[in-house]
Amino acid sequence: MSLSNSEIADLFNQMADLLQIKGENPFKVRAYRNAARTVQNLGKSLEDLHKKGMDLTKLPGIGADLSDAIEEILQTGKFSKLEKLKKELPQGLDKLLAIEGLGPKRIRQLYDAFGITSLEALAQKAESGEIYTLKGFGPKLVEKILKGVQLAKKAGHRFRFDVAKPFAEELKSYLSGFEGVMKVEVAGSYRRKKETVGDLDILVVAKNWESVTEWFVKYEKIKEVVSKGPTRSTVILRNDLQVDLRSVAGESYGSALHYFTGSKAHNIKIRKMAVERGWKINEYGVFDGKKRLGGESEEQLYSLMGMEYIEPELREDRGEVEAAVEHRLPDLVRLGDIKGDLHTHSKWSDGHATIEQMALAAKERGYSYLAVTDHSRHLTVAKGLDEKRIRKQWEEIDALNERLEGITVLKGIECDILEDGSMDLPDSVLKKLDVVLGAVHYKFNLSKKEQTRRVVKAMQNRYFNIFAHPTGRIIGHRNAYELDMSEIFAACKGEGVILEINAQPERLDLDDIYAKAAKEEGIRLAVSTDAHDTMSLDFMQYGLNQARRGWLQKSDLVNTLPLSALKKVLKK
DNA sequence: GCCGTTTTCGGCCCGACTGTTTTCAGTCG
Repeated sequence: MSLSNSEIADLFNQMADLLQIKGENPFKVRAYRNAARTVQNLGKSLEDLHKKGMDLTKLPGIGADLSDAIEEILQTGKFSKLEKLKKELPQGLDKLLAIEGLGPKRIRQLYDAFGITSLEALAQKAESGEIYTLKGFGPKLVEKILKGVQLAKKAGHRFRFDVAKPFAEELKSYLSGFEGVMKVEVAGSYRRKKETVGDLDILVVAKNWESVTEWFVKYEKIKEVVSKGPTRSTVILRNDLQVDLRSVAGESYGSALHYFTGSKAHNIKIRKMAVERGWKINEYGVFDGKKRLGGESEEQLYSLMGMEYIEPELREDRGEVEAAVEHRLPDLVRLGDIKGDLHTHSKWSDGHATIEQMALAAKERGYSYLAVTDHSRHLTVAKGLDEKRIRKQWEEIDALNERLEGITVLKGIECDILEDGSMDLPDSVLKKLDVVLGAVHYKFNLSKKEQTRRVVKAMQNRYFNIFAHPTGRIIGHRNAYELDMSEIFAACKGEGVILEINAQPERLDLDDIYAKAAKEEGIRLAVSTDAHDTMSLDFMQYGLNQARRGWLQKSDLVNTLPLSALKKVLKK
């Protein structure tokens, strides 16, 4: 039985949901959630670790019981404790947990009184008014529940980072332009640069909070003002993105920013450390009893805790706290470190700009090289290049390189990996290229074994340089195809293959977790935009967000190298 | 259910808000 880390994490989360509804010890619930997070963030297949005989209790939040549970799940594909609980409790209750305003207690109440186990039944009892007979259910709560049911029926309410970004930027400048506003920052997962964000949390330091609130709720893209209070206001934008505005005193700005930036797991870890010293950290500051030790800035907060400043992208409790204490945090890669883009398209295939336009746009961005990597022949819908056309393209590139100054165009290809693992163009062509990307563009539904064998075989081609958009997922639309990532990593190491972080905001794969794992294996990566026009070269920043979340430094990426060094890496 | 140079048992981050109640439970971030 083969289960991925995500599937195992999912079982633990289901367990936590049901335990919660059952009214079990909340710390037990938390233990399952913590374990789920550990598994999800592992970056290495739990199955592999187990096969190699690793003691799973060494993993944070996994003790004897959960280690046994993992073993059972890996061997049988089943988690008996969960199965048992599922029999005890009716199906469907966990769906109700997703509704805002409904927690375990109220769900239990609804079930005991009316036997409610579904969104439909819930809506019906709410609309008929019967629900008011329950203690604690008043008109406001019922209205909230009905709204929640509507929302729960719509799928997926997280927003891609690039979708949220213009709203975040616009709101920030809208607010900072208002009189009396001293500081504005968008915190939350947006500040941590997660690939998707649930809502926007905006912090404001202002002399005149009340008039700032009034100004905020007048922002033109607001659909609904949910609440307006003395320290917090919540609105929903027309695209259903929720925005919270919170007022903070200047002296608490750092601790508030830290608190609202999260992640929750990171915060808990820091607060625990404070408790161990007999201190307390909350959103107002750092305290020793009643004595205030600080809180004006995040730098000060971390310094009080005896550690280095931790960049928001790292705050996921994936080892950054320990690293900060031991002064071994990575010096994260920055846009200024990037010397070129290794995955771009031109009009020769499905791009919208000429090679020259792309090259000049790359030069404008301060790059010294740009690889043109149009599609290969198999991808006919994208006018993929065959041998004849690619040779013609080389003539154009040679001529351009004669003419252009300050930028070098590299000859590349985004070559299809065919179903049998062979490359879409012959070696006689591949060997003349500066950069060969390999990519999977069809037959996404092969079994894990077949898909892995296909890619590994392609990587064994001696001209294969970079594995492009390695997992093929499209955020919110398409899952990753099945690949055994530890085998892929092993092949990369063996064959000197570079892994791409594709900077298209709906791709962003490798993701942060695998990027970190690849780095730890000593595999090199490239952040590339896959740009199909000149403007999309600016997607680089999205890719770098993901790279930074994956702990990558300048030295982990190949497209931070000067051209001569890069060429050496690419010639295997 | 996890975890431990204060503990193998007794803790487990911390506070605000909402709606309901009449002093606070439940939920949320």
